[in-house]
Amino acid sequence: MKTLPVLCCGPATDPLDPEARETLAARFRALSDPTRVAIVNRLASTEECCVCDLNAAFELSQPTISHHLKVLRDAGLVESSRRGTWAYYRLVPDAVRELRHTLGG
Amino acid sequence: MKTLPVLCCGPATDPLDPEARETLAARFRALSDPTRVAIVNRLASTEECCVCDLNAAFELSQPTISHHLKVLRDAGLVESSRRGTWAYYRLVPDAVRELRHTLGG
DNA sequence: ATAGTATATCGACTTCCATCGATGAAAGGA
DNA sequence: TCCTTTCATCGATGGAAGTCGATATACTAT
Repeated sequence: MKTLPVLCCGPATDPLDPEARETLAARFRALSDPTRVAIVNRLASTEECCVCDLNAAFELSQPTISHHLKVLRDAGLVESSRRGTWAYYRLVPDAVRELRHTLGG
Repeated sequence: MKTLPVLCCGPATDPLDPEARETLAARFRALSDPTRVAIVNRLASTEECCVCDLNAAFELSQPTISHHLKVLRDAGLVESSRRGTWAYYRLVPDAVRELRHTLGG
């Protein structure tokens, strides 16, 4: 006599649809680098920040910082605006909140 | 007459030390893959889950699922224990909470 | 012992990513 | 106009990561 096809785990309520998985993973990937974590941390404490300051704050080349900012921009975690010669970056609060919620907020 | 060496940004309070940057980035990197996001989401809703169920839930080979579980284990986000033939995985609440806190919880 | 099932590890391949120097684009000052 | 400063993009390179088949390990059952 066969036993039932056992469910070894719980019922697995409301799974994430494939699109949500991709979006969330892309945002977490944007945070998967120490420099980008530090940039986001800095933006979280300062409301707004110009690129020239970030260039000075990290011992990396200017193109590398620019690259990291583009990754964060493409992920929707930060946004930028130019005022004169300078570019200012700030967090996108809704995007950060969504990540926090995914982690059980 | 020279202007002051302008601080274009805020005071940048309490920056993250290099070690914290690395740890946080490593944990976010563990979440930077759609499959691993889905695994964590599943574990969040089911308390405990055996590998055989995860193998069935995703259209990936068994070694690939095992690889993803190792990545999550190495990052400290999940832990496992064997009971008989099966291995059971569950979240590590403290690790998840730390990530949430980093995002402004 | 032998066979079968459940996970983990290994080796190889391909794709992706962090980094930098060189260059481009836009704005301001002399 | 020409030069300088600020930032973005391009091209190249070395290294990391996702995937799978093959194999190893551990446990159960007969």
